Amino acid sequence: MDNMSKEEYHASNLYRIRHSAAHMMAAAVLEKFPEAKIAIGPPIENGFYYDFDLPRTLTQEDLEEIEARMRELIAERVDFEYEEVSPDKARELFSDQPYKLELIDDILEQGTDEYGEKKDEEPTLSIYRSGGFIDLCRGPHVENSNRIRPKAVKLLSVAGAYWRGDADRPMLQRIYGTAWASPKELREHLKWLEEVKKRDHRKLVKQLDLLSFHEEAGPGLAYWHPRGAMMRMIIEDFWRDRHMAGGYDFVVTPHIGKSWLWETSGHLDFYKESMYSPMDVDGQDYYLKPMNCPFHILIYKTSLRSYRELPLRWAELGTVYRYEKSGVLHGLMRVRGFTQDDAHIICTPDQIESEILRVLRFSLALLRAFGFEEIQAYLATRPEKAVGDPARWEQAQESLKRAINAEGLAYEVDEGGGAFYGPKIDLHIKDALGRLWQLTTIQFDFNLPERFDMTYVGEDGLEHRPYMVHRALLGSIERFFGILVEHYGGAFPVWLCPEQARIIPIADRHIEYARQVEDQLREAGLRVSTDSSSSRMNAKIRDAQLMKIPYMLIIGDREVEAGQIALRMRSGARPGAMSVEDFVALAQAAVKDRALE
RNA sequence: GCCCAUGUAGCUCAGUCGGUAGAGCACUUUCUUGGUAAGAAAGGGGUCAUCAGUUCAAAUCUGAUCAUGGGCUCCA
Repeated sequence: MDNMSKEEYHASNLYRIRHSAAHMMAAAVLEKFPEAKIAIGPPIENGFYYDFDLPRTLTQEDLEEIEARMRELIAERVDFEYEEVSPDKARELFSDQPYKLELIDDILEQGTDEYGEKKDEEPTLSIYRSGGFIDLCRGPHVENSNRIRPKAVKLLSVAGAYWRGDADRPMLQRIYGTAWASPKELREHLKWLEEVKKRDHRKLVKQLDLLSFHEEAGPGLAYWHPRGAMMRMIIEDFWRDRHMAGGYDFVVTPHIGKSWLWETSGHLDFYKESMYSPMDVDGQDYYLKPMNCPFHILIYKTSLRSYRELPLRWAELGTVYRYEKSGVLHGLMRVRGFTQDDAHIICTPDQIESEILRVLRFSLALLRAFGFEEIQAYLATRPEKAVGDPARWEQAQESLKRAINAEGLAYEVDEGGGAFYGPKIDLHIKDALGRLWQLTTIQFDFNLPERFDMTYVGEDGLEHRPYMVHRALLGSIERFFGILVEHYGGAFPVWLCPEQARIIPIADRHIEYARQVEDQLREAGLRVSTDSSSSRMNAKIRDAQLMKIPYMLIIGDREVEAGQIALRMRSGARPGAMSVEDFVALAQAAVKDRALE
């Protein structure tokens, strides 16, 4: 919707409107609940929120009341007045607001701002007054509430949020709202939210009979129905073909491993809370794998490796299990069992640069094949606490940077944002609704080669430590699938559709010919079915439309007579009568081009 | 894990004040054999998420558990 950068947004008028709307909302809440304690209320992407400690839980009716009052307050055209205050004055003003007092102390002592972010300048305390409402705030705000259009503001939801994001601190009530420059933009935003809801993969996978979850069998574990499994197979087959062409070899590894493996890898030290509890087998602890890397390393270590056989590129669609906390599970996006499109690249220091460029290019081509054109890169560099030779970190980061530049990708650097074991590039794609999703991660690992003592014999006859790069391009197949569903709203490109064409005989006497056509299409490699139910043609078309099947082939007396089919597209377009051969050519072209229809 | 909300037929949902359940779609059968998004009728289908409790009586009230949703935290 808006393509502003973060900096542009923070400097924008819209940012001020939202920030000021948050204040107006807090004023309305305080009016309704004079004993309320207010926390913080910043602008966020597409809106704002404010956190409150309230005597009771808010209801939907409360929200409507607060929204109505908030609009009235905005209409009163109050000035937003900035004032710098002394610590004593500030403490006096907020004497009955414990959260504000804590913020004041933090700002003074730690030089952080009211959101806990570090600031370099001398700490100053500032307040904003708007009508009777005073808030500790650095701003900026609109100069007068007449800059906010009451009809361009809407409160959306209430949710729990920890004070200062700390799970050990009190749980506050957060009211989310959205505010725009004009009522028209608000309406557009609400329409966008509707569209997001309509494309929700949790709803669509049910409607399209792709997969299910089962309460009785455990949350966060997906069951792929025939249609979903067909799509998944197509995705995986395509992935394998590409990898084969891209210079990868494949490995297949077990799902469980003894504790030795996870002690050596360090997972039991650093990652245990995300692993499923061990199972006892003959007195030994076995763990379900949360990652594939240690298994690949064991394969590496089955022989003495020479620099002449590097680089090794080993790929596996490896199914892993991670214990995700119950509250974070979310459809296919966050599950407890998923398949990573994993690979490990093991190479020498002088191969690293070309390998990184190679994998980056490879990933971009793969993502584009699925219809994701807008891609943004994020480079995360060495954090303070890190393992591995700093010179290697430097080389790794440089090679990542050069690869991004070579591909002409837009990128942001997250200084110190890398994992302790290595720097990485993440690729985020933008979906049809403009939302960003992280898919690819290309990650150096300076930790595991040490822990498992991986070596290769160099030209000099001595043992060297190889570089290891861990990469997942689609990330998790489950999550990627969910993103595809939302990106296409369930109307997948023909090459991915589980059912590409449905043959619709108008009357029973057309079924025999329909079956002949079906055979012909199957022979041509198309996924097709015949609707031989007793429904009327209109109902059959409707069923096919609801299943978002790209081609409907209507067969009646005319078609049987002429040996043709009448084509209807899921878009509603009706190319009409054509020969079976022409339709096959058309459909095969769409598959080949990975076209939408 | 935490806060809040929700859980009724395969799906989408209704169910008032506590008196042991209803619709539409889907399914089965019959009739209908049709020209681009729902032809008609009849029938079958529910331990009201689970387990306790209160009550003469619980889908309805209470508690616990499980799951889902909105968020928060987490995601080496």
